[in-house]
Amino acid sequence: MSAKTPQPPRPTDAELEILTVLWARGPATVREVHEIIAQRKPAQYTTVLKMLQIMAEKGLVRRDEKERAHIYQASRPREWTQRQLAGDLLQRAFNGSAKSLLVGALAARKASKEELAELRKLLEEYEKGTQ
Amino acid sequence: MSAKTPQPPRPTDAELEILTVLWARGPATVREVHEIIAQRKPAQYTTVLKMLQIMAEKGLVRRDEKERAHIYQASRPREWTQRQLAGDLLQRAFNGSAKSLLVGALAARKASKEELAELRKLLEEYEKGTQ
DNA sequence: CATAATCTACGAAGACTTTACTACGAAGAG
DNA sequence: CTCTTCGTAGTAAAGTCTTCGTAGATTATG
Repeated sequence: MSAKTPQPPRPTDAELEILTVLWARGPATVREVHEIIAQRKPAQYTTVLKMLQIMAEKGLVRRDEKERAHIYQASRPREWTQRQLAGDLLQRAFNGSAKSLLVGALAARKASKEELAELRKLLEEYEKGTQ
Repeated sequence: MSAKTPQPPRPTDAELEILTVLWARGPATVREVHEIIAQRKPAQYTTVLKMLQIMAEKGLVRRDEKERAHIYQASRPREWTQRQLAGDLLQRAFNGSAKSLLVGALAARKASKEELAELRKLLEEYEKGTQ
């Protein structure tokens, strides 16, 4: 009965940038998204509009057309998409090894003591949850 | 003095697939790469050839033309590229948070008890190394 | 009301990705 | 030596990604 949204595809670079804005801001108009994007890089209003239209077609965002200025929101929560991306890279580049992925991440960006503590705690929690 | 190879770009999906073969096999001819790729999916010989030519232009692989059948090898070790990819995703999708990345990876593919132990061990080693 | 501002839709250019066909030279087999 | 096999190079088609210009409708403003 419930017509589930089909699995949206892996977002591209530009799409991910826009999703990031939507996750941070919540539902937003093209104008709002554009204002934030434009702070970081030159981009025309219609470019953002077009991206959002395409993303709506792909199912990456949903849009509410009740108002004249349509309101867009990410169709999946940040965590869901992050899981997809992590799983995808894990399989494509790390042969499924979470350890290798973590090695890569730590090598790419040195972690602080606090972050390491967080990571350890995360593993603890996770073990509790699965056993 | 040393004319360093410029930083090669992030490999695409198809490129990563070929790099994976080269990392596993070491230097190889087009034919050897093709034989392995063709086991997993239908692909013409010249397709693999073309990919390798393009990858050589981009600096992702180096080629030795001394023999008639050129020999290709990854220009960067697997770990180096993994670090790039992990760092790239970390920044693009996880706002630099290694913790979030690990959460995503663990959610995407449940880790076994053994793997969790490995991860913990990795963090220990890493802390020793940095303090 | 007339004009300006705001919005969506459409179209399309240019770059990149992936795939495969064709051409042609070099090496190997009978 | 002739014919087949193996190899590279070049060309290009089809698809995707990213960007932006133009058009036309709707709303706000003087």
